[in-house]
Amino acid sequence: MEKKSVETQENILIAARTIFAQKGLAGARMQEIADRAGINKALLHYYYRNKEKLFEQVFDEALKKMLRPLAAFLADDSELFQKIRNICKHYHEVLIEYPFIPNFVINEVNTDPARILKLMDIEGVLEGKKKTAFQINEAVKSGIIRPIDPRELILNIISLSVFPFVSRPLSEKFLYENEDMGEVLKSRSDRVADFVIQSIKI
Amino acid sequence: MEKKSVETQENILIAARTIFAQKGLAGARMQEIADRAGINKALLHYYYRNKEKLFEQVFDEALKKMLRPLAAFLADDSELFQKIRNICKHYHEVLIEYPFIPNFVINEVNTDPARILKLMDIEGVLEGKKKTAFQINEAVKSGIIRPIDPRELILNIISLSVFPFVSRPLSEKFLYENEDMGEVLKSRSDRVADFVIQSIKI
DNA sequence: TATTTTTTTAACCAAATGGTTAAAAAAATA
DNA sequence: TATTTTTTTAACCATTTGGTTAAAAAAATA
Repeated sequence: MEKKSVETQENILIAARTIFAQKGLAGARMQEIADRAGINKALLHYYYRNKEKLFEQVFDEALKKMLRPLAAFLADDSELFQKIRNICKHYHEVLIEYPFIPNFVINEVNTDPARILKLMDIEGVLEGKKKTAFQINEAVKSGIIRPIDPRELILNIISLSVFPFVSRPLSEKFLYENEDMGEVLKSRSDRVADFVIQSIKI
Repeated sequence: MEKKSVETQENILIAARTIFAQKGLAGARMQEIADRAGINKALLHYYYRNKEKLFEQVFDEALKKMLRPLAAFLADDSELFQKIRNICKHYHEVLIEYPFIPNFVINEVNTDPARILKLMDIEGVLEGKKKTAFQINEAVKSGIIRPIDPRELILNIISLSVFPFVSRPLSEKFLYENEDMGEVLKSRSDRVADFVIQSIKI
């Protein structure tokens, strides 16, 4: 008797991810999460004390999946263009698997920005960012790329990688009409990297 | 006796914009909106029947400020690079004045995507999009720009223009540490346009 | 089969919140 | 000043919702 228990807890987490992403912490209803997980409210509370704790677990788990490898990519010693490709690929891979992460972050960042910052610090993202910023400045100095503020370049890469997922419900209909945007996003990573590199290379 | 009345209603709308953007429709509290507007809850309900109606008004007003000129820029006959500059500038100008719009749209799009689509249709954005997509295809054919899917190019422009505002609370601290990101965003429009043009031009 | 764990049922509570109301007070207007 | 509109006060209601509880039932395990 443990197998069923684990399965139920996993069902709860899966349901919670969807509901929290769609409705945010305030908009999510425990009853709705329970329904989606195929259980009742009493059992939901049996496994997770309260909504905040459940949200925290879902949120922290998701964010770490994003941040941990990102820190690694930022900190490693690849050449700049390769690093850009790595980071684009990382964003796309994680967001295809966990498309709810950006909505989480955006909603939470208005509530408690310090918390995410702290996680970024713990996971080494801040450290990695400094290293990459330095690398970009060096590339500018040595004439490999056009002059650009490292922060701006990083922001552009993240914007191009993340925003399509954030805006997907709208973009899918506005831009891609009936087409399946999932396929577009799956193959987008390389095109984003090329777009960025094309823009900065000399 | 009308002057004070108008002023109060405007105070309510200003307060509502901030609160709705920060907390979304579900997370916003009428009491909090009343407090921020410097009035009490009874008066708030005296002017706006209920939360949904208030939200609708704030939301539709804001969205039209975004969509109406966008449709015009998309539909006009400027040469492609100039059009890209116009659109970047438009996004940045509106978002500097109404930075809450993207959060509105993102939250609402999960609730009722059809509604925004309808507004886009009414305001002529869909029509303008088609025209611009055609123009991009022509520019590719005549060798003015590298091959790119028009939808992808449009998505990239929007991503680069909008995402920094969406992610501002985080980016401000993660990337720009203590610096004022407001200044960065104010001057970003031209840099985004250059970034895009540099990437596609031959 | 006996035991333990998981799940359901169902009723219940407290707090938060959207919304109402009526009367008084304050402010603007004529 | 008389009248009308705006605003406050303050009490109140209904609903939603997060959360609890206790007992029974079902399922897994030993």
